[in-house]
Amino acid sequence: LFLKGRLRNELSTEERLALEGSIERTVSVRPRTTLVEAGQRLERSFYLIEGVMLRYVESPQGTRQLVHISLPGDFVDLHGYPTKRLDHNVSALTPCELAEFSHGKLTQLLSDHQHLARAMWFSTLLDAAIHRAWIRMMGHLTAEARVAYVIVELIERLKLIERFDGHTLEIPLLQRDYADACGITDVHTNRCFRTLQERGLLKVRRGSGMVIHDLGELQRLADFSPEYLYGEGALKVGNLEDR
Amino acid sequence: LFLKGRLRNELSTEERLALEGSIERTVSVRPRTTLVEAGQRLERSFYLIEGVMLRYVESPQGTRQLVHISLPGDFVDLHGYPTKRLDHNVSALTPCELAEFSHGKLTQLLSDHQHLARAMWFSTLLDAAIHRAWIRMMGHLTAEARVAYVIVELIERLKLIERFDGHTLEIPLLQRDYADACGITDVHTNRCFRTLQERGLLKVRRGSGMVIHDLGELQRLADFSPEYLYGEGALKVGNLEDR
DNA sequence: CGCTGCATTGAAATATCTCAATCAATGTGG
DNA sequence: CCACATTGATTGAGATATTTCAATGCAGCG
Repeated sequence: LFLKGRLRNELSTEERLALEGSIERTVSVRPRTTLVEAGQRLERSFYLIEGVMLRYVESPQGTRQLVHISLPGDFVDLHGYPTKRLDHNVSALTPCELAEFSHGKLTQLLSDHQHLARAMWFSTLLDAAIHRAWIRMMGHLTAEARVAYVIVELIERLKLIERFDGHTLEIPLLQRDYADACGITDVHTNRCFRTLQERGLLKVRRGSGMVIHDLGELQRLADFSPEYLYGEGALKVGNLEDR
Repeated sequence: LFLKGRLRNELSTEERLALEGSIERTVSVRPRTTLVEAGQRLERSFYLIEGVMLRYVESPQGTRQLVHISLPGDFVDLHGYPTKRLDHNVSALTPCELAEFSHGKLTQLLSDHQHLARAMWFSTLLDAAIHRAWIRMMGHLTAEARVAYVIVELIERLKLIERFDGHTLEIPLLQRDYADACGITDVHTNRCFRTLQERGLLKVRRGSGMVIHDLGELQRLADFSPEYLYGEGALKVGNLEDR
């Protein structure tokens, strides 16, 4: 029983069993390895059980723009379920474990379990809300604030799946990854980290990860308010049946 | 019978009737008037029948970041269906007509018509794809290319609902609106329009709208490829039932 | 040891912003 | 029909943020 994250709290035991029963197999992906490429024809979709994945668009000249950072509990390529292809790549940042669902089985599953279908729909709505927050961050924030933004969003999402210990962000993103997320240069990203450290907001650790010293100030700097991640019952599928 | 746009082609007559039968009432909104405010509690959702709406986040200091431009055939606030509130504002650019659905009726409707439920899900997936394209545009493109991007995206989406005549973009967005979409200053937006005109790519008309002279070059400049809007059967809900 | 990958720094080049002024069209009240 | 206000577009010049290019440092690793 290894479904965690977003869906976990909203599903009945029966639904959970049905979902797990529809898993084709589990897949492991090594760090910095691509799982799905843009344009590729898709017949299956993957649910991220463990690890962190990067979703990004790559330009012909090799520059990347991250569009999402997937954490455990996310479906990483549900967009390909109806469209049969993705507009972006999905690759592993850390060692990842995923559950594979063939689209055929998914169709069966979702037509037998409406509530589950809703839950998956709503989880894609949350993805869209996160996308909108990124649009705002790229349009509105300075480079330094963007870096802070990515950090605090990750922390907030880690809290939701109970994987933040209150001090350290363990995700081994490179400065280049932050740069590709924020739409800035890796050189400039480096300077941003320096100023963030000089202000005493965080401390980058050798190896990977960082220690967060002042999350509140990081959030203020990034103009971040976490409501959009939960809202009044975001993902609370029950909201619908209630009335 | 006035449902047009995205959903139209994918629905059976019966579904269309059911959908139309669930409409609470239709609502008219005057230009530059707000329909839904961020944070407000929502009990209904709106489908845009006619007109153009702007969805944007507003910062305390009054600056705006557009996150989406809604065209006829879009649900403008489906995100509020499960979450009961929106993370952004929705307001009319032009005179708009909308169909109002109470969430209660929607729940009934979608549980009676699974196929319809899928269609709505997939339409939100397309929104997310458009969001991702914006993220890329803001992270990767110069100011001039961003302006071109917004223009060509609108044109491509207008083509999908058969509202582009091949030459003129009639949508009365102000330069300030383009600026708020692209995350740049209105002053700079003005300079971008000038250079776009000097290159002979388009001609801004007094009053509103513009004449497009070289759509291909605008697309190249904006690094725009329209596949993500349709893909192999994007929105073709039938894809699922087929196999 | 000598790579290799990543982080760090410096200095000049460029894109974009800010502020302030002007212009052109439109609408309004007298 | 004129005077005037308002709104949006346009221009200029200096300030600032970010990029670019090139070099250096620093660690882990075969």
